[in-house]
Amino acid sequence: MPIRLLNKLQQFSPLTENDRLFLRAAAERRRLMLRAGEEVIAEGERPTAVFLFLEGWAYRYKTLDDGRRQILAFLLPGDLGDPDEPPEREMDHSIATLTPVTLAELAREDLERIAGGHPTLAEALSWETLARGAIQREWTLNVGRRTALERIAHLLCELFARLAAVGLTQGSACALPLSQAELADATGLSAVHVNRVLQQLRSDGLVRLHDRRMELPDLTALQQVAKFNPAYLHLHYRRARPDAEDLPVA
Amino acid sequence: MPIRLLNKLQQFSPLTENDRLFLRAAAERRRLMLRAGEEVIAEGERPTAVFLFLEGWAYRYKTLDDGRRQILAFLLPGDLGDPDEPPEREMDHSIATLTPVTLAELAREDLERIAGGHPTLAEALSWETLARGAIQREWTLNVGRRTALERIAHLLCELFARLAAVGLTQGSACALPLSQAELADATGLSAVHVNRVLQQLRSDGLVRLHDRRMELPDLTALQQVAKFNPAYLHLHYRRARPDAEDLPVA
DNA sequence: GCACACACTTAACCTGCGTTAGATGCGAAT
DNA sequence: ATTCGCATCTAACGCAGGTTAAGTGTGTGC
Repeated sequence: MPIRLLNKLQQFSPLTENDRLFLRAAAERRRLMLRAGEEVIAEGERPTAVFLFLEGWAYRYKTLDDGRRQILAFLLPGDLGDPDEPPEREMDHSIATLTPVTLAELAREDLERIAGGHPTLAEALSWETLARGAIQREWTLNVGRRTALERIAHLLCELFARLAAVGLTQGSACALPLSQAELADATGLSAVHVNRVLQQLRSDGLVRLHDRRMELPDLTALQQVAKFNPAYLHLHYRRARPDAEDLPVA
Repeated sequence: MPIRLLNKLQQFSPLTENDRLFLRAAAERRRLMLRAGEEVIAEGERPTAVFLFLEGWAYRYKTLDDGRRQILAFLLPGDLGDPDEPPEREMDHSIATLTPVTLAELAREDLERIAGGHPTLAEALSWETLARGAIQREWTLNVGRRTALERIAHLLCELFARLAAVGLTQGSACALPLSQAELADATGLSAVHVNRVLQQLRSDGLVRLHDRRMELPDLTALQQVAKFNPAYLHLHYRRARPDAEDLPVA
């Protein structure tokens, strides 16, 4: 099974074969296989290991007492759970699966050994952590200030871009194992309104849905509807541009 | 000028006098004083140092092309900017001041020296980073799933709790240097509706506003309205409870 | 003292989205 | 084959919150 996290990390810094082998080995020691609809970890529990998602979709969420639920993030193959959470901290939210999921539990000692002995790997992992924060901020903007149409379009653009980054798109199509109720909880809308918005996106020829998959025939147009700017995903590493004054005079 | 970050950190782990002196010294090398309404750093720029806010209020925000703005977080005395941002990454959002602000620019070498030689300080700082992420998640929930009344009440509860953690409350009162338009941008509402909600909170005796300050005469009642659970702020350190099986038989 | 910019307030009106309630279709379990 | 559960879809209705547009302070600069 491919460690799709490596796909992303290698865009940030070139990893050595040694780095790759170390991460692969760390991800093999403890595997967990879950069915769809299971809890990975619940609010209030203490995480003992760090989750690395290998296959399948999961989501992070919080609920209010009366049942209102907000999905905070989707966890796709190649994503890390909460790498920096110390085990003495209680989770302030829950994680559950949407499809059958395979994940690796990374031991904290292995992560510490990465921090110690694999600097480029460590750097790439911290880049991942920062990208996660940036995505959360974009979601706050999405839910706070975009219209229903923009929100749904934006979410679909994000999912497509993130799946593309780990090689899980097929042409203009990819998996989308979400019910309309789940789309609603991710965008702060009602399920009925999500249905209305999807109808419109479909009739505008921007989205096609069948068989738990989506196709985006005109990604550029969809991104314009969503006001989607992929910069926040920080998927592509750019070293600081050498500024003019740093360059030797040619 | 007090380093209010220390107030928070000491709740997590007991710092040594040496730790405190080191942080204080690091925060004295480069000071910046800004007036109200100035940009601290803009989207697209590269942060060269790490900001430690000493005095005054600032906020993180993103805007859409047509001017819609979402405030993502408020930065209060004792808060850190983005401690883990590497300098080669471009900011995906901006930070600006609400009041006159004093901040320290921490040199990255100093932070590295903390990571190397001050383990409890480093641990406390990483705790801070995690709390920042938790707050961002709570904001996504706030904007996505709470009603207007709950959102405003929740924001006020959070601000009060965070100010209390750094010793900046006076009884049931604290500063609130926010216009209603800014409250609106933080909660995903319109300024007019914020006004309506504030009227209600006032007439219910839950909030009093005058002179850029707020008073919360009945904090418990306000927290109930907000469905506020301070756990997400992770303001109080709790070591893992020794479970029954870990305890020696008495 | 006056002009100006802003913040707050209020009112009238409007609409995007929520709510409720069914109808329809389909896959999984038995 | 039948039932059950769940997802999608539709329609009717309602309301929370947005929009527009004034009017009223109030502090600041000149």
